[in-house]
Amino acid sequence: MATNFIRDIIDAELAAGKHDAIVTRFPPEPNGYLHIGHCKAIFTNYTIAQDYGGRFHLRFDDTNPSKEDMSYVEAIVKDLSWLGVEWGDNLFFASDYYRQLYEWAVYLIEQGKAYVDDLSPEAVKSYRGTLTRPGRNSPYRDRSIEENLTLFQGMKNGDFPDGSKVLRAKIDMAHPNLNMRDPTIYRILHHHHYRTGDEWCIYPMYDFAHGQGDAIEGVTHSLCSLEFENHRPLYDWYIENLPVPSKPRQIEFSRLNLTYTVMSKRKLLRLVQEGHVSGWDDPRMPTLSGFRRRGYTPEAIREFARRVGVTKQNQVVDIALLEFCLRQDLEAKAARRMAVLDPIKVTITNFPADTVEWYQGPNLPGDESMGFRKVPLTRQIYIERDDFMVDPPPKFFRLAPGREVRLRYACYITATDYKVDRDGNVVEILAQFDPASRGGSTPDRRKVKGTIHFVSATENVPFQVRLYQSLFNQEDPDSDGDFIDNLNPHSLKVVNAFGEPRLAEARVGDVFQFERKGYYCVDPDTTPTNPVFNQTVSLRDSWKRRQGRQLRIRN
RNA sequence: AGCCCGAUGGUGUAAUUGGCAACACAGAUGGUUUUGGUCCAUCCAUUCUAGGUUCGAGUCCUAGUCGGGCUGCCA
Repeated sequence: MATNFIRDIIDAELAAGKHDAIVTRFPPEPNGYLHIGHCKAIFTNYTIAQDYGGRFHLRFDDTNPSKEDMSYVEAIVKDLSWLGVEWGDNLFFASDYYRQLYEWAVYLIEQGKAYVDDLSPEAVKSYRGTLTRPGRNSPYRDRSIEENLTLFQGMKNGDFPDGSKVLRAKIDMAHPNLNMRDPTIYRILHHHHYRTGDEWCIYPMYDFAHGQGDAIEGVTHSLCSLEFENHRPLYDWYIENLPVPSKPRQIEFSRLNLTYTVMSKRKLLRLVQEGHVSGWDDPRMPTLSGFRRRGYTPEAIREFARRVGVTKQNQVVDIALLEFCLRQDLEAKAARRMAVLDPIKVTITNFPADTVEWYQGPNLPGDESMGFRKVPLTRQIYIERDDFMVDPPPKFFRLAPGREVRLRYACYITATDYKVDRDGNVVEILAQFDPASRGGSTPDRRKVKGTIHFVSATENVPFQVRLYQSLFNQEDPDSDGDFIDNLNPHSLKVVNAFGEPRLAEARVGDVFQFERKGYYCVDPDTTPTNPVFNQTVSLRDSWKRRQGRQLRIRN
């Protein structure tokens, strides 16, 4: 089983008899869509609960009604369900605790540990001090408990306008940790809440809601990302100073970043709003809905989350690792089909017209239990344009004048001639097949170095294919200037392709391996007359890599 | 500048807690192959620096260096 520093801590606590059970949680704010970075948080919390035989809670951290709504809750639930994460009855909302939180705020006032402050937001800011200078006490800091109680009650009753007052914890305005300089507990916000309606016009801050929510639910380990590290003293302060039913422990780990990707909600939102992508579920987006539409599998994402590990080091993972996990998963389960994405016609001159010969290919090579499909061969076929070269370089094993190759599952053909247009582009290839090679081998057992895929020019299914490259052309899109300037103008390319007949049965969401090309899935934009496939991920291509290297050497 | 955190191949993680720096991805080379895929083999490190403790240090101590976070009535 994978281990990490958090599990080491839990092991030690368990050995010391500190817990009866382990309880973790994933606490999304319903104000945006889940992305691949969240998966790390989701699975570290989820797998720890699973592996230790504990509970996993899903809690929506909805303490800011001005940004949150139900559509996000639904989208997040859908994404988590797709990932295979299960929380059973343990679905909670921070808004479920508003009443309890309010009572605890009153308790702090009664203890002389909280006060109502009339300072304006600007004044609060100037009183806070700076990174290097201590802050000053608010002139309202020493109001009597009675006055604070009355004022806070008034805040709750709607007696005061937004921003006119806040409730603050009375801690230490000179504390070196800014979060401890009398942090805000409640602010006035006359805003409709998607769950509590207009019941409240004051809402608790994150810091006042999170740890207490954990304590109410009996969460033992509140695992979150590094930027909350400086909040831990405050998290602990509330837990220590409130009569909470349990004492959760917050442990922080680093966020996941990916090369060639931006991961903040704000930046993803900008990509959508400025129209650089078609929406949150654009297949180029690192959102879960984007990956789902792209054809990624939950298994691949889960494996990826397992492999990246959990530490406190700033983490930038090579996107190639995600693609590796995907290929590994799809290699074992995607049915094989043939499709030609950049077609050039081949006429097999010694093959009769108006005849169709049917060959057979396995759905999954090496696993006959997955069955076979029939593949038609006709006099005219399409092959990939880059599978033919008039003047091939060394080590080119595909079709060329006088060269023989195998048409996958079918037979051997030898190029005898080709036709060019006025510009010298090859427009058609003429070839002859060896009747003795039917099935893909010959009695004389002669070797052919290359096997290429093909699609009948008459027995096929035409469709649109959307080819993708990374959205950004910089490994770190934020490295120089505005990340928008590093958008890859070639991230989407649409082509018209031809596929083998069985592809007519493909349904939205199905993923296939187009042999020798990559994995492709059926996009929701598909209509009965216009099938659309997304390139999920290409196959590794050592030939292309080799060519790229040759090009680099020449230039 | 004050506080907090981090530092092991190109990348991400390990290292039986003081005992031969391991695994994966990426990259390179070769083999197998009816997918130039898969699979298999081989190669790829002064553990940030300098001192110190020790028979022995990635691990402990001291001093630096570099990187990240924090001045919302966001989460």
